[in-house]
Amino acid sequence: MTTYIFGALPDLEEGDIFPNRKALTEAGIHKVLMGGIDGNPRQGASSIVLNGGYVDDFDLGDEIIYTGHGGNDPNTGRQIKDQSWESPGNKALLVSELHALPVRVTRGYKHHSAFSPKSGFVYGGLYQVTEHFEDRGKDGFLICRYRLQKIQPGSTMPPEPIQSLPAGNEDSKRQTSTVLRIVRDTKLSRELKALYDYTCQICGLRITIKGIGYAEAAHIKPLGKPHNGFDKADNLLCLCPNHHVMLDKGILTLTDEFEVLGGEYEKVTFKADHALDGENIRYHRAHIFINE
DNA sequence: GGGCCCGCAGGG
DNA sequence: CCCTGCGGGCCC
Repeated sequence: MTTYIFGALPDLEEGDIFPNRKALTEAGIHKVLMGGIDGNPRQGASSIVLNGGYVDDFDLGDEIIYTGHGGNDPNTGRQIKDQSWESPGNKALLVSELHALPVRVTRGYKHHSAFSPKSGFVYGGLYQVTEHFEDRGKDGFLICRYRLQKIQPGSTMPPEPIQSLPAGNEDSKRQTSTVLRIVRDTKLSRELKALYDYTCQICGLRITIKGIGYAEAAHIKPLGKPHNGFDKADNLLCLCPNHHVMLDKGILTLTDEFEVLGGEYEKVTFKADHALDGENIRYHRAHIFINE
C-alpha cells in the first residue's frame, strides 16, 4: 500500500521546473507516471497534472476547473463515453474536497493556458478542491468536474472567492453541484476528523457525500484576536456543520464535565487519544456562550 | 503538428 | 493476473 505525502514537500517551490513526468515522479511530487490524478479512493488525491489530456479543462491560474479521468480516447484526446465518480482518481479528488486536503498542481507543456511552460512541467503550488459537479463536456458526454482554488502561501484564510464560471458550451446543464463551506484545515484538524471518522462528537451524526465522510474541526477558544486561542487538539472538537456553528455562535457550550449546555444533547463523546484543556471550555462559557 | 506503439506503475 | 491512464519516442 502506497502512502501519499499531502501538501508541501521540502525543497519544492512554486515555479520549479521538471523536464518530464519521470522527474516529477522521482521528486515525489506525482508518483504515477501517466495518470493525471495521483491518489486513491481511500486516502485522497495528493497531486494532479494538467497536460492537455482533456478538452474541458479550464485554467485561470488561481482557479482551475479540472476534468476527472475516464471515457477518453488516448489517440484523439476526445471523450468517447461518460465518466464516473466511482473511478479511482475521481473518487480520490472527492476525498480531497471533503477532507480539505491540499492538492499539488503541476502544469505541462501540452496544457493550453497562460500558466503552462513551453517545455517540460512546472510546479504550480497547492490548491484546495472547493466544489465538484457533473457536466456535459464539449464532446457531449458526462464529465466529472472539480473546482480547485489556490491556497495562497502563508495564508490561513480560505481561498479567494470564485472568479468566474467555466466556459462550458451553450446547452451544457449542471446535473448536480456540491459547494461546501470552505474551511481551511490544518494537519491537526484533518487528523482529528479522521480519528472520529467524521462523526460529530455532540450528536453522533456522520454525514456522507457519495460515501465519503464529512465533518468540521471546531475551535472552542477561537483563534486570533481578541481571543487568541491555540490550534491544538485540546482546543478542538470534531463536529457536524450545525453544531460547529452553534458552538462558534455561543448557542451551546460545555460544562467542566463535558456536558452540553444549550441543546438537546447531553454529553460530548471522546476517543481515548483526545482530551480537552478545561481552560478552553471555561473561556468559551465565559466569553462566547450566550446565556439567554 | 498528428499517428502509432511500446511502455511503466498502481490497483483491483 | 489483467486493466487503465493528462508518456514519450519515433516516424512521417
